[in-house]
Amino acid sequence: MATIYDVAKAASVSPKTVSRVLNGDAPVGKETRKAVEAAMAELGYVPSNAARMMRSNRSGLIGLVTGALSHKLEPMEPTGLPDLYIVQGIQKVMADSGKTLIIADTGGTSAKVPQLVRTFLQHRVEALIYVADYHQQVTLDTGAGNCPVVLVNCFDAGGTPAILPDDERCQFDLVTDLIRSGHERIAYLTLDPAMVATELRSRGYRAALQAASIPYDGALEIMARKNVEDDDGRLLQRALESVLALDGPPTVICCGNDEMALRLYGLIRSRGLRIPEDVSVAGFDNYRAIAETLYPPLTTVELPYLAMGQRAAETALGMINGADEQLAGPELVPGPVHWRSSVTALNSVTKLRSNTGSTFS
Amino acid sequence: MATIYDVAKAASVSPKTVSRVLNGDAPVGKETRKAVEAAMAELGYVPSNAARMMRSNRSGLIGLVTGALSHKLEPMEPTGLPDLYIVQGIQKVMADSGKTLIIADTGGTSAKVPQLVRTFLQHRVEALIYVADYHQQVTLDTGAGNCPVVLVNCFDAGGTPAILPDDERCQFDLVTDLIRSGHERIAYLTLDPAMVATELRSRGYRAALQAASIPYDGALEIMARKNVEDDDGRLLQRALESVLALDGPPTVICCGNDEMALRLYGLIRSRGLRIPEDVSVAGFDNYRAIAETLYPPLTTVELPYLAMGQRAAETALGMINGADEQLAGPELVPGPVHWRSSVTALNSVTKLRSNTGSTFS
DNA sequence: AAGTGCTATGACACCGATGTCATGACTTCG
DNA sequence: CGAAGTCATGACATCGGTGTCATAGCACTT
Repeated sequence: MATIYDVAKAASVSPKTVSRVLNGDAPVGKETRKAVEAAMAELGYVPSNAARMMRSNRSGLIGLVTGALSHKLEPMEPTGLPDLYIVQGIQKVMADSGKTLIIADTGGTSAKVPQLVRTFLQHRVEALIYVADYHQQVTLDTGAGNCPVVLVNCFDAGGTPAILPDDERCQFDLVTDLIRSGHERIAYLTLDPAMVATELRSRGYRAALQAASIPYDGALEIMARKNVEDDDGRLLQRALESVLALDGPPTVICCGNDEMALRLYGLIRSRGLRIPEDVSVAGFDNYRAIAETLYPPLTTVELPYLAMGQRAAETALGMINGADEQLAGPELVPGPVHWRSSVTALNSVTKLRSNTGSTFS
Repeated sequence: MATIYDVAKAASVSPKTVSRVLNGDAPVGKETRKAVEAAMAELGYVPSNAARMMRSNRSGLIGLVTGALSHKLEPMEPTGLPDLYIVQGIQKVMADSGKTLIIADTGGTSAKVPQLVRTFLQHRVEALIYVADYHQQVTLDTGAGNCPVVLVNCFDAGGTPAILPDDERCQFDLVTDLIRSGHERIAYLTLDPAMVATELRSRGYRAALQAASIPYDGALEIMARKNVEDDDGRLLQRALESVLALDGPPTVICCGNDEMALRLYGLIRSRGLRIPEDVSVAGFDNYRAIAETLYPPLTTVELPYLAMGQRAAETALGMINGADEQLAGPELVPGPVHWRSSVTALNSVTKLRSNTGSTFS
């Protein structure tokens, strides 16, 4: 590959002058510039980042560690593709800022992380971003030294900057919207409470009820999916039966995620009930392949993965530039409710709702 | 960040000796080695890849250009996540071979490609891999010079090495399996024929019929989805009505993808028909969030995206090492049929089938 | 005319590793 | 015992750019 010396020779100038043409950091004569540019084109010259980096100490690289790529290979695929969307958001911001992303996959084994981080440090990444596949606590053994680190979709005990989805707020907003449409008996079939998100969403659910002065009924909140065992939906079926058998059965059923809602559609219909006339259904995740394809389309909440990725990238860039506004600890990002026809309004406030700022689609 | 000189000073040896400890390319005294290792640990020393590269001319980087990350942002999400799986496969092989992946996203605009390639060349990637989001022809304006290029899920007119899914073979295998289970009236609701894959799959469909000496009936093969307009499934509905109204209605309906199958389930049931007792359904893509979640689970074909990624990575590595077995042009990769209960057997050959090598799940 | 300021350019050192060659200490062999 | 060979180590140049400083040419001031 051609070097700056080759170009210099071809254009009969000094290498430094070529450098000046490249970077435009000092005036260059018109004729000279033209000659240099011609030589560069002729030789197909592309400057070497490695050589540049040696002086500037700026690699232009951002390291991204994730399980996003590998974990989907495994049978269980509980939620949508959070980490992928996060990576999207990061990529977008980085591309705009001229940085290049280098990514490594943990392959599901967090034991690999130190090794990957080491590789990144060899490449002198300017920042490190760690993306988890679901909302969780981590203990990251980075050994990253003074390299800025940002956690996404996870947090640690050490107050490392972290970008998290506001699960509580999302569920709160969804339930609040349901209440505004006239629902009061609101069932909530949850995911495995071992997950951080489940706990947070439950809080949101209860907070929304409380804010509307609706009494909390424990019989309406049931775990309907466990991570450990392959329950084949039996838990879900029992949960559905249980809430429908109540004295005051729910007018709307919230699901822990859209996949559960997809299953619930089948179960509800096989009991001869109509959606949403007899019972409304709401999901979680806005897993569009499901939410938009189902009939009727599913009301659901979107976790702001894309926005989280963007915030993470911005945070990382800020840390690189030594911004003062360094956040120590988690930042919560809220997401929009997608109101679709799987939920019926029990009153005529629907029009009111459309001014609340929620996203309709 | 500490340099090799810092380590040398701390260990009271020459930089070259530290280098020898790092690379083990020459004998080093036991005591000396210990001292150097202590100094490296003490200073948290990590060698700089950039400096290394300047001498060796090996960056250890592989450039990956894709629209995988961005295109999912757009409303239309016709198929599953092919490019993502491909990226997975590539990442896996590259990680095992010690290379690091650097990725860039076209953001849907192929006009950006030259710019991205240039960035990669600056980083002196050892190979370039271009991944398309669906099976298509491309005209890649790489300007990559003598840097090895591998295309995945796409091909060009110039005979660049390309890894492609064997759409024809997949559809052939699926239909052949249907025929083995006793089906003869096999409808095929296709995607937009503007797509390369649609044409290839149609060929597979017809070839399978022909191989079994079943006459081809044009009325059974209907386009049921167009890319351009948001058809809301009206095309699909009409297509369904059309085939069901035939004199010899189909016993099984193949869909262009699993999403179409998901819609078809709803349409079929709203006509009071049962799946698979009254009519069987088969999909395409093995989009598991749908195929495994639907009731009954969907028989479908899987395009071998993961394997394609792996093959692409292997091909690229081979080209780097100057292997002779350089493939000029496309390599087709077949994928497995997933047999599930959305298709009923019309004869008792089912047991026979389980020995054919298809994948059951 | 001498001094000041600006433009355009080149010489040279340096960034952090590693390849080449040289050197000193020690072992082994004829 | 001296020659030859091995082991352990260091001096120095080099990779491809860029920062620093010097310099030459020219316009403009006073």
